[in-house]
Amino acid sequence: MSSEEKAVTASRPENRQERKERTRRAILDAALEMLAEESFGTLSLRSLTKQVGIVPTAFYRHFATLDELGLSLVDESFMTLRDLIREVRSGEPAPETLIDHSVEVLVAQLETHKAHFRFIGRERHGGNAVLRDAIRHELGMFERELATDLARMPGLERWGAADLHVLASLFVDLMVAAAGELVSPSAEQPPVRRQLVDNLRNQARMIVVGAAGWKPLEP
Amino acid sequence: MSSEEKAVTASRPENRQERKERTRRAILDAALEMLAEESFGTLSLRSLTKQVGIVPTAFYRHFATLDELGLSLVDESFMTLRDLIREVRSGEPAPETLIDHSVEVLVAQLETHKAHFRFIGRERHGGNAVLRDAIRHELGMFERELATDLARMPGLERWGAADLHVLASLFVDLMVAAAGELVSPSAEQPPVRRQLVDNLRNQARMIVVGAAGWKPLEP
DNA sequence: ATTTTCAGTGAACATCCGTGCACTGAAAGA
DNA sequence: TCTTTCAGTGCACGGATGTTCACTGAAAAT
Repeated sequence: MSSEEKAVTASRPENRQERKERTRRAILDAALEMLAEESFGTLSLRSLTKQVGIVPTAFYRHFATLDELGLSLVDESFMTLRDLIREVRSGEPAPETLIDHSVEVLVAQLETHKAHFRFIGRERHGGNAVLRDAIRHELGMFERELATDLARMPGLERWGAADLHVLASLFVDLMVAAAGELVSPSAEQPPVRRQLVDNLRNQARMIVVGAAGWKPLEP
Repeated sequence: MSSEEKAVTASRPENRQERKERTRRAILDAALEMLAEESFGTLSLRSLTKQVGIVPTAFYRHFATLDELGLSLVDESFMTLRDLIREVRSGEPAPETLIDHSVEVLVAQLETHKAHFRFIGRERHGGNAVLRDAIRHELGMFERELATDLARMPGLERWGAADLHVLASLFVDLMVAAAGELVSPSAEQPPVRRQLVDNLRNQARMIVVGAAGWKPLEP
């Protein structure tokens, strides 16, 4: 009984930087877990490191400040968000099944990375200005990427930047709002969950109908 | 130089319950002010009462717990939200100017009661479960009220409950998202602000176009 | 074989926190 | 006039917080 490693397979020696990376991941995961029930502002360094299983001061070997940890969480949260549209894009752009497919992928990704979406939704308007600004910036970029994607779609080729911005921001707002709902504990119950997803699908459809009947703004 | 009352006019004696009510308001106002820069979870009773100008323990003469203070803030925040639709309703329901008028009223109300909207937006997905649930409940009621309002509008008389829910939730999501943006410090600059308001107006218009072309779901 | 690096340790610190308790003094009630 | 009520006071406590500093011991470099 030499040690209590988590790996079941006879664990190989493990590098020094490998071990460091493992602790760093443990910190990020512990933070994501704790942030399900509190906000970043109330997260204390002591309780976090206790959860990880290290001493408080060891935290500083991986992050200079708590804010830096938060920014890392923003980064990886938006990576899973980009995975989302990449997966939507990789499927066929069949115009009629696109909405249903997108909603399906969103719900799946949201289930797999619930903590990331909850973090974004919670800190987007939260008490920490650094995280707020970082999330606002990332969401802005995300919206612009979505706008360029939309520009390629049939029927939208002649739309101006302003029109594309209107539509993209509608979709982003919708996605953020839906994520916020689906992440809450009340959405654990399948009937409630189904109702929320159905509503999301219909909301997206109504927006699409609006886009189809939209009369572009500028010349 | 008897005392330092805030009233410029020779202040009348002031009742006992009047004085209590005044302190209560001072607590609520101090909280709203501090919550512009932190979240409810990080608000400490000591710093709050220091800002008010009373001793920490005096707080308990007005609220049993901090959560109770938060619930009072939820209550009065949603009162200003109800004032909003009441004012929109009180105007004429002229179908063509309705959107512009609504946006205008929203922006005005948002400017007058910025702290209330910020509070709702910040704590809606915040770390405090009691406030989250209270806000979710109030927003649900608000959405249902909006749905019954919409049911009376020309073109929507034959819509089912599900369709009305879709449209109402779209408007609520849009309003919440816009409020969150307009309340942020970057929206202080007039050009940014104008851009946000313009986009909001266009988003609302696109949704209306979608509603106009919507084909009701059930029989 | 020896030295250097460095993730993690453990004690100590000053500061802030919520809350219990006995109190004061003026307004309200008798 | 005398008594009761009660918003606000002042102190004291036990506990949690972030950060400092010198340290240990194994891995990496020499």
